[in-house]
Amino acid sequence: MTRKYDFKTIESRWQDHWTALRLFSAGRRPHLPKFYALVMFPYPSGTLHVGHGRNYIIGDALARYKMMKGFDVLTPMGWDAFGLPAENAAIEAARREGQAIHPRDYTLGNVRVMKTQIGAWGVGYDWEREIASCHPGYYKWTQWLFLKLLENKLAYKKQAPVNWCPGCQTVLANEQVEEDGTCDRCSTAVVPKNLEQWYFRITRYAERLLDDLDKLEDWPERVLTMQEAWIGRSEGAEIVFRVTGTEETLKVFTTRADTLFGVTFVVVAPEHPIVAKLAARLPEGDRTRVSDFVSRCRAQKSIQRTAAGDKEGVSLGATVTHPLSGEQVALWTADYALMDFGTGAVMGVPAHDQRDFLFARKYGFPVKIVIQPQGAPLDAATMDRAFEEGGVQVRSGEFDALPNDFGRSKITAALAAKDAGGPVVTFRLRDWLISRQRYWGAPIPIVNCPNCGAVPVPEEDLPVLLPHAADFRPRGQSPLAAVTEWVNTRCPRCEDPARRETDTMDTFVDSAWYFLRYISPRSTDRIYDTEQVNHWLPVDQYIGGAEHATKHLIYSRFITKFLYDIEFADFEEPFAKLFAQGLICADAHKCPEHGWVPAAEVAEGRHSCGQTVMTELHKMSKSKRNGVGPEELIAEYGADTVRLYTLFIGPPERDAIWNTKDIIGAHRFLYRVWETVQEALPRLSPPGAGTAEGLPEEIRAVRRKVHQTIRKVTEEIEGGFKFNTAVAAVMEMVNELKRVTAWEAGGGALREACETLVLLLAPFVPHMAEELWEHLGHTGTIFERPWPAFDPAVAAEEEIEVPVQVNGKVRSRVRVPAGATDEEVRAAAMRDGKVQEALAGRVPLKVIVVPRRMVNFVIPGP
RNA sequence: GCGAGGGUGGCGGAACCGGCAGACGCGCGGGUCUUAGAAGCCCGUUCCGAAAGGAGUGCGGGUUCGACUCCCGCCCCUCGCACCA
Repeated sequence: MTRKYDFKTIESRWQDHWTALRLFSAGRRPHLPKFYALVMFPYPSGTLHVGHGRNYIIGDALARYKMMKGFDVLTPMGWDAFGLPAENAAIEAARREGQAIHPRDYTLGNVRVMKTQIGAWGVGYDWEREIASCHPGYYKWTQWLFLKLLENKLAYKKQAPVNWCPGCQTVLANEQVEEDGTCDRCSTAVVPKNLEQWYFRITRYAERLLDDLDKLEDWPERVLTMQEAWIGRSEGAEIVFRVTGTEETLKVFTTRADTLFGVTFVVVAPEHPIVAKLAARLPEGDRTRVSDFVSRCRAQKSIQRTAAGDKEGVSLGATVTHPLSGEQVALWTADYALMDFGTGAVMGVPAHDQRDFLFARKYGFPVKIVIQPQGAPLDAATMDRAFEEGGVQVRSGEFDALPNDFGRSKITAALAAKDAGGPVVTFRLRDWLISRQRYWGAPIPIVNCPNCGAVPVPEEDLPVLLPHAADFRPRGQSPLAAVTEWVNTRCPRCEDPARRETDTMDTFVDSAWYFLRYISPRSTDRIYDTEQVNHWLPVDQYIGGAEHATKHLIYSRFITKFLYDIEFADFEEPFAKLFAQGLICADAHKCPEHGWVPAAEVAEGRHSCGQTVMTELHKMSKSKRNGVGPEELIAEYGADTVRLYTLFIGPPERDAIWNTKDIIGAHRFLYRVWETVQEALPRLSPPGAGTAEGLPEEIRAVRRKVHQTIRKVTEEIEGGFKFNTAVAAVMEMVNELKRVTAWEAGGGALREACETLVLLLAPFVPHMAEELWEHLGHTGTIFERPWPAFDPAVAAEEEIEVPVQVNGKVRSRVRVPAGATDEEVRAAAMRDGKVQEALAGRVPLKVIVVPRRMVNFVIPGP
């Protein structure tokens, strides 16, 4: 009597078993080398769909594989639990039902649901280390980090124009503003606003963040390039121009100091402080013209930058003195000069910079050529675009005739000698704005005192607790400002009445260090146990979405480097390897009347309201309503099937298309595996009996396949998590196994095949693997069994099939012993009937034998 | 515009240090079992062709005995960056 594949019973049984066993508790097998497998912790947004599942399943398969490979695995999970959506949900509920859900309740409710979902997938974590960034025990240390940064002059406050979102009623970081100048959450047009804000001085780490990218060999190339571009190092020169007739000097930044003699004007950003100073000296009409222009730019800037479009500017009615030639050139302000890059001032070289060229043509500045290319020389009168390539210096005084690369360093040196500038490196990376005028975040641990200014809350007074009761409707300042009993406090320094800082921190601060907290999740007297952190970190494998390339991943690297600097860590990079998995897409349906509608409401291209829907492929998301829930699928096919399909769907680093109907394939396969093992059970040799000598070819062939499959699956996992092809390899093996007709004498080989099959599948379909492993007569969990090893001698082919080409076309195939010499292979090919026919008596001009691969006869004529 | 990745059957995808294109799965067709259906199981399934054979990896060229794979020139899709001086 064989047992049925009752996945429901099996799955709940083993999930309970793993919990009882504490299978995922790190440090359970401390004699083994450590492996820290980390999946990015999620924002608890509600319910998970199968797209989220991919992340967890990949991580879980890896963790289980590593256990079998003999590692003490740490695989923790937690919640990035602060953030706007919880607050928005509270506000939304208040508006709809007249009763607000507290962000904490909303968040914790979501956590409960998601935790259950993760468990149902059979994904295991060391839940004893669970953390939530909104827990006071956690954010105490986020605040501590803030104080440490402040202490090291890496946190500071400044009044600055910020991106203000009228929809969310808060400032946004540069990264949260979309290209078109809208908020990345609510798509409202962002407006500039002047506010006093807290920043982290990440720019001080720019050079190291860039240089150390070289150490991250196992990061995807695209993420490295994105970070490189984001940090944006550019080497150039600062050049000082005197503003004629004033004491003012003006610094410009350029990467093309070689073109200095081609300057025919200088422009500054509209926000540049010199604009107001010079405008004040202008006659009324001109002054208004300048201030109108400036305010227009300010408004326009964050709404829509005229990317590479029409450039506008206005004269500041002043000239500046060329530092080397002494020439006078006009000083203007223009919208294409950016205040937050370089010095906010640009030297205009129309002949050699396309933007300057367009500007000059528009406003009539001369074009002065100072670099001439080899061959056809340029003519200022007729050129229709700037010449930006290399050449030879001309009309550049003593630098004439130098190649411009050389001229560049010579001119820079000459400036330095005259104290009028010198070499300088600038970065595109900006300091990190961390203030948020919202409730649901970690309070910034600062007290603003009328006498002492901004005073840090003493470490022993942490955490600064977020008051529970608050009206979180945004009103342009943090909701905390209205909680008077919380805001009003005493200055820690002078004890006079003072007010707390009412802004909270950007949630990216919370997530910039969570991977360290897992090591000592309940530590109350220090951020973590340094010794333990140095044992477990860096993370051996980090898994998550590539969308975090320039935010979370840079911030985490920055914080880690800072902790290294203050001797809280002996490593500088937190994540040794990074795997960026692709997203799952599915059809999304848009009804002209109801917008995005779930697939369940769509039949035959029509929404339930009768309207024809538009269907297109999108990443699974709440907003597109195309997320597929795991529950029904798990109920129908089991978690193992859903896991297997998810892994099989395609190359994990690429986006994939979810097709629920394809799941049946994974299910059928598992069913076959089950049946195969059940049917084999009565014929098996006892465990550990080994395989007999002198087996028939049919059995030897199966053993060969088994060992080849071990090799293949291992290589596919190790070489980049290619679970899709690893699963395919196991499917092939099962297909072959099913073909065997006579197992007599093969009891040992059959046991080897079944055990290998179950072991190889264990990381992918852990419940079934555990169950079958037990049926095969074993006790204890399969995840403490070693991963199978392959025997190259068994895996080696005895006989191979070699295709035979005549003039590059395959005409036949011959079977030869694996060790056959080229000559033997050639002879065998020559004897083949079909080859004879194709040769038709002609003598080959040439015979190419590629060992084990191919024979090609080259014959003359058609 | 710049950078990265990609384009292979009806579909998802394999193979790519140059050597059997289409592994594996879905779907589809046929068969078997069944009172019937579903699920299984077996066979087939790139296209054209009755077959022999021919064509075929986005398009056009090239190198080679041999090209999905390498080189040159294009087209299209996805993502990232984009007035960064």
